[in-house]
Amino acid sequence: MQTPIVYPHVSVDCVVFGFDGIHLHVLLLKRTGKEGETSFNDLKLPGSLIFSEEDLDEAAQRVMGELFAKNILYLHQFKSFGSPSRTSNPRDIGWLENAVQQKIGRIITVSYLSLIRIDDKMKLKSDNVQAVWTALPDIKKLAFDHVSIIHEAVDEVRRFVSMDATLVFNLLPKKFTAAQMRVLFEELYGEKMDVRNFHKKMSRMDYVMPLDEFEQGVSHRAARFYKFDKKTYTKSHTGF
Amino acid sequence: MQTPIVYPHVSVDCVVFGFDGIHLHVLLLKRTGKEGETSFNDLKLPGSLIFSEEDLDEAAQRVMGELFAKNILYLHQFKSFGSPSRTSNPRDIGWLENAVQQKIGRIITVSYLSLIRIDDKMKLKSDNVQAVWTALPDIKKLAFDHVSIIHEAVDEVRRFVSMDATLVFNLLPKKFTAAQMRVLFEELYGEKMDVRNFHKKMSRMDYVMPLDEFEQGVSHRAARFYKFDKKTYTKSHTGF
DNA sequence: GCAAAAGTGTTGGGCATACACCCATGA
DNA sequence: TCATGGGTGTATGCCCAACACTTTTGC
Repeated sequence: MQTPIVYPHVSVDCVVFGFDGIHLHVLLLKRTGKEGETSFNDLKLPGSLIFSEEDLDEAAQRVMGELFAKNILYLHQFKSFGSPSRTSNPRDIGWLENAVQQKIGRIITVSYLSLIRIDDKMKLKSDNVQAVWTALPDIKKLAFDHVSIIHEAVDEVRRFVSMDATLVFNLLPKKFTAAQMRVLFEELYGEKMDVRNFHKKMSRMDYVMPLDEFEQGVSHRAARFYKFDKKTYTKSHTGF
Repeated sequence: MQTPIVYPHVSVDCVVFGFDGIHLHVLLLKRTGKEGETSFNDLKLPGSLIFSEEDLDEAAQRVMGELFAKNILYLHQFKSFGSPSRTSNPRDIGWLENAVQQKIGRIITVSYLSLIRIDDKMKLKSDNVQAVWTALPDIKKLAFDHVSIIHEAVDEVRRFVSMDATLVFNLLPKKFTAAQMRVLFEELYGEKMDVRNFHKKMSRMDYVMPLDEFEQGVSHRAARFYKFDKKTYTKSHTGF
């Protein structure tokens, strides 16, 4: 072989999606560093270089474990990014070399995506005050090529939800209204949906159980709460 | 960080699918090497370590370019594999170290899949006599974890074809019969399809044009040929 | 003629879309 | 009493699955 082979670093990055009832959000970490004289503040995806004897999935799980107290249910590898130009910004290089105390050349990153419920049980670890939930349209500039990684993650979520709609229940609260669920689908697909048709679709899902609880203190007719019954789902989708 | 960070090698591997009218096939390369005293022959996926200044997609394209004279239309990254145990077989390590004349530790591979038409224009380069088209059920043992890479590639193809059925036209000949197309779908989904319904589905696809040509010299009623009209397809699927 | 594979017609059910409508509540 | 958002009923049309049947061809 004539062309030299490169010895890159390999990292994992996690695109963590959450839903607040109105918009899709991504979990980002604050980053501070120095560029020459001046220091800067910006945002990045949670991630890490991989350790020896660690599988890719394990590395991603470790990154998530550093963020959340509870175990992550849905964590899924979706694409690797390895353009030589992704480490072209000296700000990124400088920050990373300072963080790991190593000379860094090229970095290939294996990206994961996760869908989580933003609630008390999935609270961020207390020492992670630098984490911020950011709504998709508010994401402008990030470290490395993280903006395009997020864009591709959104595409992937869309693809997977259209194949397995039950993935959205990872994002919704334990108890949710029909409108919340509909807004989430509208966010994901980027288009309005017919209210009536959505209700009919929901009532056809026997694993979405209507509850006898209703919203309180709202200035209009109170919406019914529903819950996702996983047992009913697996029963009706495994042949037994 | 307490745990040491690893400096792995990074490669690309390509799972190239072809269809001979009856079964799905994967393109494999013959591999010969020595294990202690004895030498061995087996099969592997086409692949390569990545070069410096080369993007992942470019590396995969290069590997394909070494196999085929014509340019590849559909080449798509689908998953990375990086378990430390994937290089646990000394036969694999020995073969690779001999091939690249380097000490090799851990290898992370970014896998691509390609759907191609097995015809004259997509002929293998003449110097690639070590390439063999292998039917899926005939694939038993391969180098590294290539068997499981192929299994995941098959899943991915299924997923993508179910979202965009026109991908199958990459596998079919320019002119194909309804039966060929149906058998391909049956191979992909692993289940028989109703002949009548399949014809109706085809006739609803305005981008599948019936031709005035028919099979010749067959011992039964000659089947009509069809072709995929990409222009009609893009016209009716881009809003204009 | 016979076997084998190509190709067609018909019907009933499920699901999506669209639109018009009623219900509950706070201002 | 009106505006707002939650939720329902009903009609229409498309796609799909499950059928049995006719056509063409080589032997």
